[in-house]
Amino acid sequence: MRDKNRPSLEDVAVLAGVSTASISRCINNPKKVAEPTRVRIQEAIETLGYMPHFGGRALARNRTNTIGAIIPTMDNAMFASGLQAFQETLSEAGVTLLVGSSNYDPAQEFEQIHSLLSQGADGLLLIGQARPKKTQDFLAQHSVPHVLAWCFPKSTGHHAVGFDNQKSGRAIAEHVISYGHRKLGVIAGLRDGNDRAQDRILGIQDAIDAHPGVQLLGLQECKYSFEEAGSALDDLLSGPIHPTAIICGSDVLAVGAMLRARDLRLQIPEDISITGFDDINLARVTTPGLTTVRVPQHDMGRKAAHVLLGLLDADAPQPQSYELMTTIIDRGTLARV
Amino acid sequence: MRDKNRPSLEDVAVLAGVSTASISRCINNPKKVAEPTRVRIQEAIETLGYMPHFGGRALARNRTNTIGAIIPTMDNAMFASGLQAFQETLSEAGVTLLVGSSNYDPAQEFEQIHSLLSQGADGLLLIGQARPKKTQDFLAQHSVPHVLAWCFPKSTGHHAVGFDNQKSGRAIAEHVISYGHRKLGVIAGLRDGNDRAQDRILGIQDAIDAHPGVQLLGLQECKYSFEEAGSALDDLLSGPIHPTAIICGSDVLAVGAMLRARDLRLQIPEDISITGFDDINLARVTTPGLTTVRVPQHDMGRKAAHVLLGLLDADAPQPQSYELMTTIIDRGTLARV
DNA sequence: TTGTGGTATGCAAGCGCTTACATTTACGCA
DNA sequence: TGCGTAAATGTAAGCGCTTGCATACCACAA
Repeated sequence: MRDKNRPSLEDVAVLAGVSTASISRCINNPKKVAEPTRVRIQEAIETLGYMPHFGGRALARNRTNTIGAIIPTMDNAMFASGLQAFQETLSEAGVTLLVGSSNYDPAQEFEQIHSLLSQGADGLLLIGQARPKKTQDFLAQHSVPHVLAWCFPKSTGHHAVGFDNQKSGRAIAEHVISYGHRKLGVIAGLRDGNDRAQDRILGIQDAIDAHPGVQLLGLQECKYSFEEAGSALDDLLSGPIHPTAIICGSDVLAVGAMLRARDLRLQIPEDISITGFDDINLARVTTPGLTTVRVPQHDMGRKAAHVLLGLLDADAPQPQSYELMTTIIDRGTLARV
Repeated sequence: MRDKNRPSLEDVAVLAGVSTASISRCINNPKKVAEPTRVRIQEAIETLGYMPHFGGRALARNRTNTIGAIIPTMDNAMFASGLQAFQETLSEAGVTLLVGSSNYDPAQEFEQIHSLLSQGADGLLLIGQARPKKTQDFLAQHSVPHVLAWCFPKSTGHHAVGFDNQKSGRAIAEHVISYGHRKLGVIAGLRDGNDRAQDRILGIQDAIDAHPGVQLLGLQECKYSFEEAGSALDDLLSGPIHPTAIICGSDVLAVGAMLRARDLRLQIPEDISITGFDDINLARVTTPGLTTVRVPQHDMGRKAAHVLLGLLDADAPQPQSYELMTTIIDRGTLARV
């Protein structure tokens, strides 16, 4: 059973001629060890190539120094870059990141939560606020420290670092309307199990309701892929009246729609306006550049890490939630009518 | 010390009226437990909301069921999507992913290796083949099971799942030359500590050397950002003779160059041809679409996971390395001259 | 009845580390 | 010289789980 090659504290202790307790102290709290012994211990550690055994440590401390993040997918640059910032910040604090992905499926998310927790994650980063009761209960029952990102729930009881999707959805819609558009189309992500998509739509609806004369000609939900967004555009254009602007629930959808529009020989924004949401790299690259909503992804990742770390550090000032602001980036896909 | 709320095996054992051993067996090897007891145990587990303690388990088994991946950055869709596939595959096998990022810095990579290993990673996914002796030695000394991705080293001694960067670099250069280009420029990633960037350049050089009359007018190295690539393009265009084609070491660089070219009112590909490398989403979105080298990112991630899992499974057939093939995707940024 | 072999369960010894507490040592001061 | 105090170190008891081995039980055959 015992890995023959792996030196243990015991081995180091023998080599250095001290007790295992001193070694442990030397590693975790060097000040408590006298200078000369510390040096001796250091040498012993080096020559043996000793590395603390994770299991032993986790067992004794009841802490793993590990934090889990469960995101829909890293295939979307949106989440990948938030995660990158999150990871960097954790790393600076000596905490390791565990990653799980849910593929936008609440059931998979639950599984991953379970999985990461049983891998000893001390805390969790979760995306969005809406989740099945089962999941909520589970988190509560095990009193899992966690923070929500990519959202900013009105209700309390959760720590969150994110933005108000509904407000932002409304903002971009108002923006489009302010450009004179009256006939709108919407391409959104699948609402089911995705509160961000849902809230953005609600926000868009709010804006439309607030402006008599503005009408929603069609609302398509689809997966976050170029192809599906393209088909969604086809559907929106299949009616008798064409929308003059398509508000999309994410940049990926918007770009998919743009690609399709180009195939259809529609000029953007002359023939049709399109807006995105997220402001990932893609949005800078299209011709014309995509008018979209900037979400401070890096900032969100970094702050979320700080809040989570604070949550785990008993004697840190209890961290709050942060609401981050989104801004509209005007590039070239929104025309005045 | 003992977390009062967390039920232990002991607690479950008492409730179910059996020994801890049976519970353990029931969890890890249900067949070894009689039906009625199993049911009783299951109920006890449910009512207590029991979850095995990770530390205890890791200690007893000397195994964490955890695999670490250290990539340069998730900010590049290239790595993010490979990682996504990697994670999904691990997850199917019940293994959890630990993530570290090196930011293309060998020193940071070493740190992360150390860190993930001391977090108990059973194995490691690493990007590329070249690393400092210190790192190599460390991996050897601790006999860390690991696989290399995004490369395919000629030398044996490592498991690898990837492709030959030099060969692929040569291929795209040959392709450009076959289109009639004789005056080339190159924008590459920083070679230092990045063997992929290095090898791609070597390949390009190979192609140039093989074709008398073809000349390399300039080679710029820069970070993988739009801005830096833009400046690199400026530099390449500052000489007396302009290259007719710019071969870029990644799609991000290529897109950066395209963006800059557009600012300079250069038509692509009429005034200048540009090629990329990786085939990430960006490449599909530019106008015209980017001619690039497709790297099978998902496939690579998936296969790497399989190899690594095989490496850890004592009685699995010893896995080999896989060389994956890259293909050139012709879109619209390469003109015939 | 006894013996045999198989199956289900319990017992208890670790796995490697941390840490409360006990012990030793060194030193200053009356 | 002896005593008190603080700093350095050692002792040993867990932390929660797995697993080799021992035990108990049962069905069946001789």
